[in-house]
This record gives sequence, structure tokens and C-alpha cells, in this order.
Amino acid sequence: MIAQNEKKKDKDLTERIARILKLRDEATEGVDLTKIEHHVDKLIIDLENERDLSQVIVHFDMDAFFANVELLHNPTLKGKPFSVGGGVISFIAKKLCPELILLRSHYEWYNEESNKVFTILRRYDPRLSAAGCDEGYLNITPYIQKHNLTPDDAGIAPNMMLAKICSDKNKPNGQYHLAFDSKTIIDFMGDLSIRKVPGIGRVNERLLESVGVKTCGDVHTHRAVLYLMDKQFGLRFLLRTYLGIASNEVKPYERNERKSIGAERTFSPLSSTKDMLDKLEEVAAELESDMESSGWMGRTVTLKFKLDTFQGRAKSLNHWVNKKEELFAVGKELLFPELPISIRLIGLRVTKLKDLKASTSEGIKRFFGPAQQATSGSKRKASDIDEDGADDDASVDQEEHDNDDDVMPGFHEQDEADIDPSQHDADDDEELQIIQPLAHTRKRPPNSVPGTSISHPPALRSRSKSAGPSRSHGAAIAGPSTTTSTPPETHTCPICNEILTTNNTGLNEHIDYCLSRDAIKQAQGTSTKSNRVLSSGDTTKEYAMNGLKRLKLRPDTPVKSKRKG
DNA sequence: GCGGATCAC
DNA sequence: TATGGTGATCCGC
Repeated sequence: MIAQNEKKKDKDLTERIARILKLRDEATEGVDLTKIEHHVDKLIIDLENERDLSQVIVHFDMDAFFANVELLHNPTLKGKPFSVGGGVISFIAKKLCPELILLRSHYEWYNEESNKVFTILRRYDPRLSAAGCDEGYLNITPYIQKHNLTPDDAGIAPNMMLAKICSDKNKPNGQYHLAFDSKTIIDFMGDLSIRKVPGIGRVNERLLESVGVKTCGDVHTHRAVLYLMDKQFGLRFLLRTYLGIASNEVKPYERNERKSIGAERTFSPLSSTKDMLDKLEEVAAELESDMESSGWMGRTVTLKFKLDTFQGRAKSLNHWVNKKEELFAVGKELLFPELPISIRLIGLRVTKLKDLKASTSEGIKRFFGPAQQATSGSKRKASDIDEDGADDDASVDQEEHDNDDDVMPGFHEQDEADIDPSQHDADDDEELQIIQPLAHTRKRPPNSVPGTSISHPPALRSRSKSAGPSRSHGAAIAGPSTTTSTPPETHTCPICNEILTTNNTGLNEHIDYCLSRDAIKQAQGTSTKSNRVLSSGDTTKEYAMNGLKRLKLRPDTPVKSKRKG
């Protein structure tokens, strides 16, 4: 069933690629590509002239964030292998490491700690732009000016895209310094996989690959074709990528940028109307509470659901709502016509928002010139001249007491409670090292497993494939990263139960194999529905399949078109 | 403007 | 290589 979905998507993609290739052939037929290349080269010169190397942008990213927060709340976990959140990964990990402690997640905690860290980081740039609860961007140009530092002392890269790619390069816990120099940057981008570029996902990667573009450097090689297929690929975006040019405007998320608010739930497939309505009601209730606490109202309600097999669809109406009863009612209205269905996800989303907090008062959008001015200042009411120069930063919570519900994108359990430990400038003693705050507390838990025979197979072993880092929130395993190869021993593969005489490395290789697609397929075949030898069969299948398929297209997006409106 | 799809964290 | 939840954007009607 899931595989079917995969197959369909795969087929769609294949067709799409075929269309692209056909288009390409038609477009290039009898065309003088050299001429086009010259033309594109002129475009490149224009873009190059737009390059701005004047800003120093840092991208920060906290390692194994969820796991480290859990550690903070329960120090006895230190040194023990544990994972956060359920899922296939945890499931497999538990097999590999039976003493693995499975924790459930505590989003409120993560949000809380995240706020603390962000508050500290804002001392380096009050414009901090969060990209989730554990990462974000800072423009530290004013900071390093003030402290007479050069980009070399602290800098990462001249724009957000590069900063992110660089922070990815030496993770965890490392920085990569990219010289602020056009040629260096272009060389750097040259053999970087296009997939690393924010905005290029699996689908776009495939589509680009079909016309020969695998690295950012390939964009230049194939510029003529990309020019001819601008509509499909977005030439400008790709050229900027090739050049390593991107936005360097770091600014906090503002309420008025919000476009929608919603809630959804996933569950094991349901087909009874009552069950579905229960879920719908639950979602409606949650949405109401979210809209209430964050102060939004909307005109369009969209129902979203996902079938067993294929990805869901959505519909909408034109009402004006924010109350649970209305949400639920509209939801039902939208659901009924679809009825006999079986779903595994249901959700409601409201768009065309109206900001109930857009207080006429002072929504004040301040613009930060040469910064320095922490968010405080400006609003320091004229009324009382502060004599207490000392703690002149009630800033953080004072400011927009009601506006502080900005939540990190992708997060929703907001909470303010920013204790602001900053007291003063903070700059004094510490340099930028603290930019990896939590990394400190973690230092890789020493792995002194209680007397187990097998030293923990390093959490899901070597990334045998692309060193692709990839997030690992849900299942952050703060285990040891020991790779000590032990002398040959006997192990039982946790996946297939085969007995192996090998060391850790060999075991890991075997497990890799076990998880590989072919093995999965085989397992699938041997385990008939009624009688699954290992329940892992199903899950694992899904797991492996996902990695290998899927795709579609659509890059043109200008990395980030900030703009409100 | 809608519904579907892709992407990101 | 996951999963799940939230949100944005873009494309083709």
C-alpha cells in the first residue's frame, strides 16, 4: 500500500523527467548553444556585480538538541544511551542496543531552552532569525566592528545560504571559514552537490540530474540548456547558487508574515465516520486554542486528510472563524462529501488571517541600522529618565509584551519566559565561542555501558552513504560515538537474526546490508501478512524505500523572498 | 482562488 | 535513510 504510493510517485516523476528531456531536445534543436552561453555569461556578470561581501553572517545549529535538553532535565541519563521520540529509527536502535532508553519528547522543554539560548545569542545580533528551535542566523557585522574583530576571527560566510552550507560542513561542533572572496566562493560551490542548496529537495535534485546538473558547478556547464528551460528550472536562482550569492538580510520573523495557522493529527488508518469526527473535533479544539492564544482569526478553512495510500487533498470555504465549533462544523462540511474514505491523517488549517493583536499601539517595526542598539533602547519611554543605567535591558520581555508570541517557525508550543541572563552587554568576557552553547553541556556522553557484552554499536553506525548529515531530532541518540573495532566475536543480527562471526565493523556492514532495499524486499516476500516473522519487516521497508525514490520539480524560488504583503 | 505538490526544520 | 507537525510557496488549472 505504501509501496504503491511510492510507485505512483516514482512513475509520476519518471514521466515528468521524460517530459523535461523532451522539452530540452525540442528547445535545443538547431540552436547555437555557444551563443546562448555568451548571453548567459553576461547575465552572470550582472549577478556578480550584485554580490555583497560586506556582511558577516553566522549560521548556528545546536547538536542533538532534543537529546541535550532531555539530559538537562535528567542528568542521570548522562553516559547512557537514549533516544527521544518514537519512530522507526528508535525501533531499530532499540534492537541494536537493547538497553537503549526510549524517552518521549517534551516540546515545551525544547521551546523553553531554545528561548534561553536565543536570548543569549541576540546579544550578538538582536535581529536573530530563527529557523526552527535549534538553529538560526545572525548578522554579526556590527558586533565584530564594535569589537575590532575581523571576519577571520569569527566569520562564517557572507550570506545565509553559504553560512548554512558551511556550518553543515564540519558539523557537529565545527565551523568552516569561507574566505570572503568571489573566486574562493565560486570554487567552493563548484563541486558542492546541488542537493545541499536550501530549496533543492529530492525531487528537484532528480530533475536537475536528468539534464546533467549534479553540482552547483554543473549549472555553469549547462547554462545554455538551463537558459532555454528557464521556466522549468529557474535560471536566475540557479546562477545565483552557482555563484554563491544569496540573501544576507537577517531579520526576525514578524507576525505579519504569517499566512496560515493549522493543526493536524496522524493515526493508524481509520474509516469509521465517528472515529474520524472525533479526530476532527480534537483537531478543531486544538486549533481554536492555538488561534486564541496567538490572536488570529481567519476567513478560509481548509480540511486536509491523507489516505492510506496517497497523499491527501484539501478544500476550503469562505467563512470567518476562530472558534472550535465553527472549525469543526466547517470541517465536517468538507469531510462529508469525501466520505467513504479511510484516512491516517486529518487536519484543519486557516488562512486569510486577520491579526487580532495588530494593535494600533506600537507594532513598531524598528529598523536596525548599525545595530548596537539592542532591542531595548528605542522604546525606553521618555517619561522617566532612567537613572538605573545598570539594568537597562528590560528589553526582551518589556518590548512587545503581546507580540512576543512569535514562535519559532515550525514550533507551536510557545512560551515566553525568556529569562534574560544578559544583564549587560555580555560582549565583554566571552567571544563567540558561546555560539554553541549546548554543545558544551554535551561533550559526547562517555559511553560506559553497564556491563553489556557488545559495546554499543555506534548509534545507527556509519553513515555509509553520503555523509549527508540530516537532522536527527526525533531520534537523536546521544550515545557514544565509539568506533573501536573489537576483535572478531559472535553477534546476532538484530534485524535478520542471523548469527555472525565478526567484529563491530563487520556487524555494522551486515546491518547496512540488512537494511538495504533488496534485503527488505526479500523480507517482505517471506513475511506474508498474516505471519510476519519480524514485525520490523514492514517498517523497515518503508524506511528503505523512502530513501531511494520520489521526486518532482520546481526550483525557481529566490531562496527567500522576504517581503510582506 | 483552489487543490496538489514540494520543501524545510 | 525516519517521523510528525507546522508552515510557506509554486504550479496548473
